[in-house]
Amino acid sequence: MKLTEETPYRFRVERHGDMRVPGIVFASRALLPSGETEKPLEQVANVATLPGITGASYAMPDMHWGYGFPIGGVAATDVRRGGVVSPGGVGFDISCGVRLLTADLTSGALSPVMERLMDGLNRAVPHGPGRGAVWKLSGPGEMTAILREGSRYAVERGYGTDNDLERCEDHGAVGDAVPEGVSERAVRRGLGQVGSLGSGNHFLEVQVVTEVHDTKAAEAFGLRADQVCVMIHCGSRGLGHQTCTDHVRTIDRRMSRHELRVPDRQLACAPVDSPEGRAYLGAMAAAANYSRANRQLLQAAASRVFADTTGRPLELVYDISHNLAKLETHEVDGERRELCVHRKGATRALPPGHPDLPSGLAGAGQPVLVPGSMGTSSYVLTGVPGGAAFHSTCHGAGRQQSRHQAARATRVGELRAELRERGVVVRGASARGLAEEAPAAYKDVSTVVEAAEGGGLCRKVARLVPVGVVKG
DNA sequence: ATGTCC
Repeated sequence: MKLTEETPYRFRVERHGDMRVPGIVFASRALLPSGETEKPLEQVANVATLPGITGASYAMPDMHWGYGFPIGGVAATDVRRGGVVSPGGVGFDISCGVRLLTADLTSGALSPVMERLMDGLNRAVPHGPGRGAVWKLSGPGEMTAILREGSRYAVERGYGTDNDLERCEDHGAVGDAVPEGVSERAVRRGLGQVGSLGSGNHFLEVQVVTEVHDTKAAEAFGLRADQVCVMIHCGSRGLGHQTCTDHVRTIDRRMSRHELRVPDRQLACAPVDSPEGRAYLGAMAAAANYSRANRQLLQAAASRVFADTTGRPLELVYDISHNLAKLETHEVDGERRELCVHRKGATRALPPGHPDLPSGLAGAGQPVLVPGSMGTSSYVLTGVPGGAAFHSTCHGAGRQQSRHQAARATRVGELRAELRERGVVVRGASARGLAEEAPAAYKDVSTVVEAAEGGGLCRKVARLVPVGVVKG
């Protein structure tokens, strides 16, 4: 793979084969995939062959191998020029994302009640694979409301306030959702999981702000040094997974009818303006809304525990997803164009003054929430004017070991002791889950964030470190 | 990520 260094944080994959545009990788030399691990770069090149792709096939510094697209991949296709949508460009966990909350507390006030707080969160926040949820649904009718209205429906039912919706991407619900596009089987899988964390790298963490890099933006976000926060990272559970599976299958079957050929079958796609393309986007929006409702319900559950234990409820900073395709208008070559922007393991990062920001955030930009690996640290970033990759940045630390490798390499007892020594109270984690999520399995999130900032994708606002974690 | 294979 021929890579050209454009800047210390920006590399170009030169066009070759059927690539329609170059690949642009935002990373440092140290973070670049190499040797055996060049597979994610091949995926960047594969994505560059998609019909209608505009600008470049982008990769964020936390990139690693994924289904079809790399995780950390961003690709925009031009809807009016035959642009396609590919479920592999969103991933199986549709609208997986992060919600950040603040408590009006400093770390010192937390320590005396810490164990009790974590016990409360462990009981109130369903976690782990399979069932267990905040809501027991009355039936499929109520599911339709969730799929259409997302966080708005949860708020309507008393699990939050209108102010919360101001601080949610898309005001709490993706428009044009088509609940009928979510199969019966997907609904069945989702019925018992509304308001649950799941497993893998999903978590709820109690965190403390240890560094403020941008005082003004932090203030606008409601963050200050030594502030207690809660970060929730979860997605659309079995419902989103099944929705992706269903639509990959139908789109794959129709590929030849649209005379579409891709270098990897996992890049199955359909023109945005086709029955299959629109059907996927409608179902994806519905699954995204399930994920939004999920995080709204977990906020309510956690807030209640905080209010009971500390006397302080939680307030929403922002909710943003990092697995989604969105129809957005961007200026390309001096022209306004309608693009289908795929962000898979990549986060939207709107700059200050962007019209889609709520008034309270207009001056600061959109909060970008970047969870680090378990027990290390997380970042709050914001968008910058002229941000590349259609206003996108990284989404996390990025795996460097497979789950299998990590499970084999980790001594769970030592890891637990290490976390305890660092002052992190752990609840609910299975031994296997803990091993797979060991910090050694991930890149250093600080290095990733440095590269994203160096590449001109975003700006640092604050760094948060965990003091408590609930995991599946 | 995921009832880690319908």
